[in-house]
Amino acid sequence: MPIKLAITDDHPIVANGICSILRDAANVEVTDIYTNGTALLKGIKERQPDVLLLDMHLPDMTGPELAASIVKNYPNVHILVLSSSDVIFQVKKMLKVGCMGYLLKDSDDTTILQAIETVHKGGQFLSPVLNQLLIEDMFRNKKSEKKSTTLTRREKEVLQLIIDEHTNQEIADKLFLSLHTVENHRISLLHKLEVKNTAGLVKVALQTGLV
Amino acid sequence: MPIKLAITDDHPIVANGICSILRDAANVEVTDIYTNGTALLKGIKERQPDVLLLDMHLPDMTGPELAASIVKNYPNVHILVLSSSDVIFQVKKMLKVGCMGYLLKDSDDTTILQAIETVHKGGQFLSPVLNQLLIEDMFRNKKSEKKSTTLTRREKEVLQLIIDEHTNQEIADKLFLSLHTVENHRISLLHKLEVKNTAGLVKVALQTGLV
DNA sequence: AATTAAATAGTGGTTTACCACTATTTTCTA
DNA sequence: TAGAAAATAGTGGTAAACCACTATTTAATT
Repeated sequence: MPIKLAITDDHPIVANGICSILRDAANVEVTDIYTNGTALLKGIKERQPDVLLLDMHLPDMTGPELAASIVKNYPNVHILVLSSSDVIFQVKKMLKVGCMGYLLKDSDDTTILQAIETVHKGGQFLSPVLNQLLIEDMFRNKKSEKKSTTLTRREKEVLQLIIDEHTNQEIADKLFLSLHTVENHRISLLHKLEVKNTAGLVKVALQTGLV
Repeated sequence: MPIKLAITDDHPIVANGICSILRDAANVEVTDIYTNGTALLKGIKERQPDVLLLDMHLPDMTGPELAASIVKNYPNVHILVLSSSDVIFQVKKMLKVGCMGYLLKDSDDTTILQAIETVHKGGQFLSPVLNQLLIEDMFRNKKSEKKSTTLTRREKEVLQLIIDEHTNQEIADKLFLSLHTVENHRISLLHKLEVKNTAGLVKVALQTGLV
């Protein structure tokens, strides 16, 4: 029997595209299409697909949160992440929470089909470019194997306010903190996200949808 | 005879999605699919479509540049911009260079078809949310009607290096400029993009695909 | 109950960004 | 070819970011 595939993407165009690509594939059947995280969590209670093709950027929740929740509650559903971002930080994050594959949106038809089949069989699949990027990343960070790239509640709050163009002093006032505390959070962010300055913080945050 | 439509998008999934949506539409025929700006400029020399569905983010050139070039050289090709960004700055920019419509990627099938038909007939089409946003924007900026939001060559170079996390001094060294000159460009950027600091520069640049 | 991570606040300092000006030369374009 | 826009460089200054530390209190987790 064919692989039951659910698609979650807020762009109907993308969902349609995948459907049309898979129309000719006899071994894959698209059983559900969701356009946001809430709908997905609701629908998956009733009907669990074999493979979930999950868009990274949804309007209502972040990719890692959603993926973690599904991996935990429905371990039989294999998640294949669909994203247009090749930011390695994000790729690692999704794999860490238990996703079985990470597919870039510029993939062609056969790659997509192959990825779905591989993930369904319990294998792992990465878009070819990502393999190389991940390896390079490992060489760069031999040491930092255990380093947690998860931001704390406060760090996320501070990061959001930085993106909103506030100064440390303004952030301190808003959150009722000392200027020093905000500075500390800011420097933690620089270290955790491995960037050099504010520009890097904003870039990574926006590219990875951290906030 | 049907409307000849060319699609330019670096994601095959999206291009496929549009094709599948239009498969049932008798009055539209997809004649060409391009995955980057260079290919588009090459192909359009030979075959000019009635409507060009143009993705905002292409790997090799920016949306405004590409659109401006096509409007100038092929005035009969009506451009319908396809973007996932509702940043009003960007919408205005594309309309200003002569695009006939701006369609968000979360549009449904009928909206897409309607947009193509409208643009083909010489009309203008905006995704519904954008109408409201544009009106709000006009009220906010009654004054700044004439303000040019076009970045100069040097400003773009500096902005790119800022995004790459370089300091003003590093940028000066790279471009063989005085530190003062770089500072001036940076402040011009702050004014032109109407942001308060580096965070704002990076945010706007990434969200609008300026660089 | 003990350990760990997170959040808080501080000292003391350097570097960088930001701002308002003026001014010359170069390049574009009407 | 005159005028405008862009690119260049400067003065002089303030505000903010960045950095390496130490240290206490408050959650969270085993």
